Amino acid sequence: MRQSNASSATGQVGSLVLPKSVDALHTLIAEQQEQLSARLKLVSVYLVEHPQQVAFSTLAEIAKAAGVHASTLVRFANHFGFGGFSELQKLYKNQLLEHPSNYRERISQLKKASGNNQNTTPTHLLHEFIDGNQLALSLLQQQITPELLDASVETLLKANEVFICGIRRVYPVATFFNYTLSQMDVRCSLIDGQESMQAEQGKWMNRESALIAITFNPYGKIPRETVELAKKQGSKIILITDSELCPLAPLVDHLFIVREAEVRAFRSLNSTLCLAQTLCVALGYRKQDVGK
Amino acid sequence: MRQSNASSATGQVGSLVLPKSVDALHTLIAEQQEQLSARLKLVSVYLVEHPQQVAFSTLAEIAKAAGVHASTLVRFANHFGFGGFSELQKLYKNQLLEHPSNYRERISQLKKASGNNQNTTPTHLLHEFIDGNQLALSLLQQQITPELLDASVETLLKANEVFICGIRRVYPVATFFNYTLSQMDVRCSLIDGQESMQAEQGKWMNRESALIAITFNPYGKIPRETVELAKKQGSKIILITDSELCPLAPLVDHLFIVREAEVRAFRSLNSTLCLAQTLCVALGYRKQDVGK
DNA sequence: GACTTCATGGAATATTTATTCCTTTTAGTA
DNA sequence: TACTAAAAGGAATAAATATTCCATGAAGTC
Repeated sequence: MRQSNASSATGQVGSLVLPKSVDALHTLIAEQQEQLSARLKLVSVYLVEHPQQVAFSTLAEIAKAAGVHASTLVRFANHFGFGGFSELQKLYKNQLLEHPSNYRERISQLKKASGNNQNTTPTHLLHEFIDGNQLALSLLQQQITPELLDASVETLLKANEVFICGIRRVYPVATFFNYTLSQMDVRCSLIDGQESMQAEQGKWMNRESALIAITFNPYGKIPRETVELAKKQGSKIILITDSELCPLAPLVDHLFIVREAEVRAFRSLNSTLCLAQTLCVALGYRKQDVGK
Repeated sequence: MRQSNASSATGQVGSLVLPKSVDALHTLIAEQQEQLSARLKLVSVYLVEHPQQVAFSTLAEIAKAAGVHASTLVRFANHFGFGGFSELQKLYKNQLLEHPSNYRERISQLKKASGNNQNTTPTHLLHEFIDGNQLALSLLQQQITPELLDASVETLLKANEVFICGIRRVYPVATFFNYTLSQMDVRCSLIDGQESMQAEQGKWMNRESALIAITFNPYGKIPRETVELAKKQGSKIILITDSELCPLAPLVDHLFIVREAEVRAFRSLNSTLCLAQTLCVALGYRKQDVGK
């Protein structure tokens, strides 16, 4: 380091204050993103996405990984007011020192703090939801059988149109299916029972089509009527629900039971969404196979 | 590194095979612990207890931290068969690269692992998605700060109306917010840009209201215009996005960066949804507090 | 199309960092 | 206490690494 003054002769001065934390730096980078040159942009993307590597790699290594020349890194650092790249790198190293990898510790601290909890801080809730959702996902892994998945995907593959019924609490799942299937070139339509139009919306269900119905306790009227209609019209039915006791269960061709995390009486949608994603992507791959 | 042969002239040869992982090294260290000299013992303790630091500090820094002279470190490395300390240090660096505490890295590894994988059975996909989502959730845990959460919840609490903007891929998240906030007795409305009505839909945003915008790369026009409108009209803005580099980031009051799992180029929504859930439920609790 | 300006990569140079060698210190033994 | 052997620290030196400077090339302007 020959000189470590900001606003050096190089001209470009990123800012008047030099960031003293990785977060601050990233914010600054984000702000200036547009004004950066192509290579400098590459650098910024690399820094933001690989902070860990930045912390303990050498200039040359980082340069190579980011796809730029070593001097570009130095210029980048200068641009943001650092005397050299090493100075910038120090930020990343410090972050690792302060924010240690033992985040296990953080969890157990949190758990301790929550023992018998009136603890409803947002952070605490976040951690509870995360824990709950992770657990629910593990459960999903155990409970969904390959046969059921395969068969459902085949049904969707054969259908010339897919109807999706999910309202209220599970409406996000329905919209997820709708968007993702559309992206996969699957003709699909949403039955949301708006203005009690479920019968009209489901009118075109038939032996060639499939219905994906999602309904959780308390099971509502719209999905029930839709499933019954589908049954009557000979459409294949895939039901995603939360219990074998769902009254619609006997009617359907493929039955998914998903146990969602429930934290403080709020049930999540994570596992259902994960299942939905799997069905869509698996269908996408199958379509490719068949297309060939 | 002038010579990198094990069992150099220095005399002491720790072992015949030179350890190729940190774990192997630590085992070896533990075995030989008793036979080490005072200073070398200091070194061993430091290495075992601060593997992270060892990975990215310089010889001199480590020496100082461990309370020994630099050359002692080199001797230590030699003792265990390394040509120099750098060689030993490489083990620690590699460990960080392979086993990163950084979930981002693990996620991209997962991506890589499945990249050329032809195994696209639904079950296999399900497991990939579950793994990816679990990792992403852990990352969420690490990256969302309490301050940000608290501040966002306060903003929502103060707002007399909450607008929600999320379309296409993140539309399920928007509908989730919409439903859940409604359940919490929060007045809210969805800006979905249907028929290019975003300006009309956002017309009533003002200083008393808050906007929750969700947009992921590629950042679309509707969220951008909505955020800009909100800014102009003085509404508070909470942005949920996937990178600091999102061009809207500088405009907003609260910025959430969520790294979603990406499996076979399909990005998930799990973490975003989990965050959404947290915000809603935390807000619910806060409203209760205030109500009292 | 010529000119200017800025960005880029290469190579020389400065700086930092690691390693070796040698001297001093320490501990053990007669 | 004197001697020996091993260990530790210091300083010189070698190696690696970062930084600067400059030539080249690209983009924009008149």
